[in-house]
Amino acid sequence: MHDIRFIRDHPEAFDAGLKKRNLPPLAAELLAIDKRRRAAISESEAAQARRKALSRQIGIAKAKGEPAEALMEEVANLEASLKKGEAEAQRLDEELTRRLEVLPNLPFDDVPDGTDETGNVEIRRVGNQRNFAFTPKDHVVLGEATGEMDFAAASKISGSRFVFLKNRLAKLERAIAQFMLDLHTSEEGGYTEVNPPFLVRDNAAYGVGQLPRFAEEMFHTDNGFWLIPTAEVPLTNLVNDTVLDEKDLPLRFTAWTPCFRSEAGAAGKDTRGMIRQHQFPKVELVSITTPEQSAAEHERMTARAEEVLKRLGIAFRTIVLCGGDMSPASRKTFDIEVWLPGQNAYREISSCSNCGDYQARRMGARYRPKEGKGTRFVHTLNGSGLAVGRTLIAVLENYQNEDGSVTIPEALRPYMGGLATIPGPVARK
RNA sequence: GGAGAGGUGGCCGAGCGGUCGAAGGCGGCGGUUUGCUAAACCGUUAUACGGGGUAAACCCGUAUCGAGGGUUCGAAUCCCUUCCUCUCCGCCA
Repeated sequence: MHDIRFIRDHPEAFDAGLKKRNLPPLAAELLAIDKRRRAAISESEAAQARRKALSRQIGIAKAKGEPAEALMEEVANLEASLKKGEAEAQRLDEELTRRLEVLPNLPFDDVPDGTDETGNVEIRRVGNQRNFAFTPKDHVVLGEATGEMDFAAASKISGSRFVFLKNRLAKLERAIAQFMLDLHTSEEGGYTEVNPPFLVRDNAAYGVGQLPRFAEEMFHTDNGFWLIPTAEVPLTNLVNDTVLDEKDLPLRFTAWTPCFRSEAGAAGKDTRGMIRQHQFPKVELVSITTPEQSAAEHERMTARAEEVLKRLGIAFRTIVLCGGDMSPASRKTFDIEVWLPGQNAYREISSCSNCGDYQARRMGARYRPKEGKGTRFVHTLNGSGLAVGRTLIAVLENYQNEDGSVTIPEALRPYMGGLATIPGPVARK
């Protein structure tokens, strides 16, 4: 949600931000509505002030036992214009909100221009892509060969975009999630572990900007709940409708949850394997900060997500998304892309966004500054730390051996009961 | 699912239809006292929007007592609808 006063004071900056989003300028149009809105408010409030004063006089007159008919008649005469003025002010206010709430957040100046993913800019590469002495298989071949990754069974029960993991792979997925949570909740990580609800109401989905824009991307129950598409929804809403103390900021939350996405509009995209599922586990990171802290917190959060892949010893690159590829709530987004030898490509495994005060305004999440009066909106940030399903894919594909077995990265072995290798199909016979 | 209770300021908690933005307490802030801290005492302390003002301080106005309607000259207070929370019973992981 945008602040109309910001638009009033910086119309050209607002339009420049929209341009980065590949949208036409709107400041002039919005300010015209705002102008009429403010005029209507002034007019309506003046009438209300008159009524209030008269009613007070009526009260005083009646208390004294004096006649008040003349005063009451005067109020009655106000009634029609009063009702009309109030309705007009409300109508214009709602119109403005309706226009503002669907607009995306303004990208920071250092966000690159672009209309789609081709405009994204790589900012670093970490680790070396592994050299294979054989042709690496993708995770589907590896997993199905051992029977521990079963798409056929899942499709019988739930249709496409679901999977059964069994035995070592089921355990490996859990190990990965535990490893991530332990890292993020360590002293160095600084996040507080949270186990949130997976079903949320409209207002929570609205607060982070999922509604009204992305209703078709989420699963909905017939009694009104939304299945969370990411733990960002419950974690960020932890501070909705609250006034925090500056001394308590930043707040850092992490959660391991399933994420549910209808993937409407992704028909035919990544239909093979576990890359894009209706349900996938993810470890999420959310930070609540002051406006001054948010840029540094954004770098920190991204670094914490990268740390997972560093410790797993898997190559990745980090890119900054261009204005046209960022999610609407974000002012700046870093994507971490992991090297997948089975696809011979870097694929998104994390997305870390600084949402500025966009979500805070929608949620009513404020804080009291140490200095000065009043309250200010907090800044909210969220990032994957990491997508667990895709991390599983990355481990399988990067640590595979020629016989189809998979070496377990050192960092995960404590979570696998010390197991060093998931045996391949031949070894099982 | 059945039966009840309740939603008031950062938090807790009062509130006969008329000067209630709302008693009191806690917390916060400022001060007095104090070797320091604590305690005590005094004062102060809501938010949003509109207007004015030096985009400060501040001033004026309006709204806000879960939300939305209604009654009334006037509603935190009465009526209706709705959402939410809690308690007990039943059922259940």
